[in-house]
Amino acid sequence: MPELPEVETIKRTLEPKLTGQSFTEALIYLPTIIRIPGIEEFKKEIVGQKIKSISRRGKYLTINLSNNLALIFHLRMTGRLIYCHADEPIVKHTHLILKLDSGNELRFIDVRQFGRIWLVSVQKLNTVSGLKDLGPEPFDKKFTREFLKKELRRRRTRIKPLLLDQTFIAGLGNIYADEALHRARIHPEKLACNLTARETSKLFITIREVLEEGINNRGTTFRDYVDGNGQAGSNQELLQIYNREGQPCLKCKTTIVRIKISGRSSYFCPSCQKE
DNA sequence: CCGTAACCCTGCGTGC
DNA sequence: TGCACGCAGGGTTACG
Repeated sequence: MPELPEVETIKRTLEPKLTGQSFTEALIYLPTIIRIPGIEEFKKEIVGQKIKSISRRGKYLTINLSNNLALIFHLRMTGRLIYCHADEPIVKHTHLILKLDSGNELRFIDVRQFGRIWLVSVQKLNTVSGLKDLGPEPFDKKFTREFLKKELRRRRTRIKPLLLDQTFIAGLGNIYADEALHRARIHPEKLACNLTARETSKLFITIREVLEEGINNRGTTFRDYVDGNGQAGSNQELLQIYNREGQPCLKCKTTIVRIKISGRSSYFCPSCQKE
């Protein structure tokens, strides 16, 4: 599941390879993944465009093109963006191939077909669903301890779903939200407004810690995630709580529990994270 | 404002 | 061995 650290890793692996190249052709195998524009316009508009830079906002990856065009990807759960040579065999679930003038290609592969792609002018970024409503970036100056404290105080929702709410804070997904809560010793069902000042301060720190470690370890690979070169990450080896139901907490040996909160799995330690 | 659930989709684990 | 079934999950949308 590509969350902020995974998308950031893809960005960092693709940027040096793609920058300066131009798209020469688009092969679309699954039209539904492209939200804007229609597939014929998509092909027509992208051919000849030069790649200026790559950027990330939350879990959205944007390839900034000449003529103020933005090619935007959201990988959702199983989406992959891979840079490879045109000779590489085309694997199952390859939905889009963008050919480059170097003879290499950028391929979009997605087993579950949840990923989405937009090609829009930068003036129309607000037509990309979700993008304009994103909350602050966890590493942005605007995301401060005071901001978190203020926002949590007025929210009467449970802390776990709030951390997953991309309009609240951008980039956290199920893995890193659970890791941040465990490290801050906060029960995932605790009401946001009931967090103590100490807990809020700790959470502010641990959100950044788990994301930074995820980036340093080049992402978490359970099954599908790989970087822009097709390489798996290693952060899964360092997770303390996620996907460890029935196993002992690494801090206190208590058996880790999994519950459903708003339809999402939440892993936590009943001893370290009391309600 | 908040919670829940359905939806999109395929692979995989389980039970018969 | 094979089939049916349920689950997994990010984000959007609908509804109470």
